[in-house]
Amino acid sequence: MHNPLLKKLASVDRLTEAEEQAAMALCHDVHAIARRKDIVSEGSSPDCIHIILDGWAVRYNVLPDGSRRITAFLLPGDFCDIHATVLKIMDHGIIALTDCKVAFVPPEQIDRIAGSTPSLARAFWRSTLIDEAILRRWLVKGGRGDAFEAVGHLLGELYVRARLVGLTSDHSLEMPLTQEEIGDATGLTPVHVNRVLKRLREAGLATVKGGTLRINDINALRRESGFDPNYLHLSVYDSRP
Amino acid sequence: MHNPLLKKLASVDRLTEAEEQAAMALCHDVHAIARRKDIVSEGSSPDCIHIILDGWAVRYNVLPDGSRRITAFLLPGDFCDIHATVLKIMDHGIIALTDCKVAFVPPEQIDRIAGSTPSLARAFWRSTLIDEAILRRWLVKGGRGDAFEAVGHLLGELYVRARLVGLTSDHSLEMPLTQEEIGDATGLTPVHVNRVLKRLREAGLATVKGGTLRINDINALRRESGFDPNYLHLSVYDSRP
DNA sequence: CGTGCGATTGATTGTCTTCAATAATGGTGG
DNA sequence: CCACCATTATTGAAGACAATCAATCGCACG
Repeated sequence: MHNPLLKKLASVDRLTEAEEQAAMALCHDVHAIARRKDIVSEGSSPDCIHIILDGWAVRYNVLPDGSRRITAFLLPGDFCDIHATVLKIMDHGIIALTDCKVAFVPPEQIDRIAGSTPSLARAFWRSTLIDEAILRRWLVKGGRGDAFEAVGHLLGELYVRARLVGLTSDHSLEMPLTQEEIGDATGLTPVHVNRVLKRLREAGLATVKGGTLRINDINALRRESGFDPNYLHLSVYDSRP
Repeated sequence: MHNPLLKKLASVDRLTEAEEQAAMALCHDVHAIARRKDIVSEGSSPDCIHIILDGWAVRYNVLPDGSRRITAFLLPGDFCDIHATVLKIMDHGIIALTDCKVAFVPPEQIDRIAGSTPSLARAFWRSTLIDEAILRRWLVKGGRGDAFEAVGHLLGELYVRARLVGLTSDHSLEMPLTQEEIGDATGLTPVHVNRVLKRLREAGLATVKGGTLRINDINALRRESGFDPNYLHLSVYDSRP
């Protein structure tokens, strides 16, 4: 099972063979999206649902002053815009951080699943609710709390989420984020992100170096940055590689 | 039509008579909840979906240091926990800010609607997606942006949302929030909220006094605090009373 | 071998917090 | 009806954290 969508869904709910087949069938129309290309643009009305199969992307808004706010990181297995069928106009954009492979799924196909494979539909529903829980958690951690916790928490979350889809090995993860992007997600300036990363490194919690995140001590990270992965509603969040 | 759930849904989607009947039927088992009582507690697995029919409530998390973070305001017509059927355990609590009337709806009844009245189900779906959009907007505005905008934006949002369910009159709204609660929602200290409210008052944008919010100049508020109600995905956001 | 982006560090400024004290407000019981 | 209490609002002063401005370094790429 090397399909990240299946891995993601398996982490969220138990699926039957038939459901796995149905999920797999969503990934037929795969497009390559180049780094820094919008997958979905703000203000558009996408005619397809998009699923990341490879690479990293973000949900973002551009503020009036030109700065950018990242509201979600999208990893392989994640839906970009399953809501677009109901809410026609995108109130945010989605952009590829790296070269990506993205499945384009006609909304009718999702509707059909809702009718024919209700428990798969429930897994989709579950996964969007978890996205919402993540959003709430960002609000809780980010909101004026200190930068050290915000960044530590973000790294912990990304590590756990990446592990679900098999992107980690030996306590580390290929993480193609610049400090500016981490800043856009945490509401910090790149300069300050740099200082915080230095502190995290010196505290022996996590090391970001050369596009690789290494979690030196996940338990310490949980303790020091108040990172408790419960909100991800997963059954598996032990400290496996 | 004095049922706030209907007003809310009508603002979100157009409903037929039959759908209105079905929605109305959800509001049979109504309970009174006293101010400061939990409607749903963190960590619990509610066996009913809850809909606010009267009064104000909030979604909140308690942080390790004892402080509280509000992640949503719930007004009449709002679902508290429609997700609870899928995500068993509540990762946050919901508490009544005022004495409330709350409808308790068995999840089966929601499921039945999903089957029998799909377009009503779609209205529910729409409404939860709007909640998610609000969450994203809070993240965007709150994240380290200045306090003046955060508070101004919050007041604007609450005013527009309250207007949808007929809670406003003459540019004002009965808003039973303490400055501490506004602070818990914006990530500010009550002391600073006080100073910001003073600035908003002096700038002639909004006045909070004796449990009443008065929007003196909604257009100025939009301009000065970057409040653009587009993210609420409503067709009606002109400046009616 | 320059060019450009990202990372790193320093110095200064500004906003918000914290601590502290006082004033208004609202509800309660005598 | 008033005194009393708890809660909320308001203001001041000092300190902390992150932003901003600015400069340098490192590295990949053409």
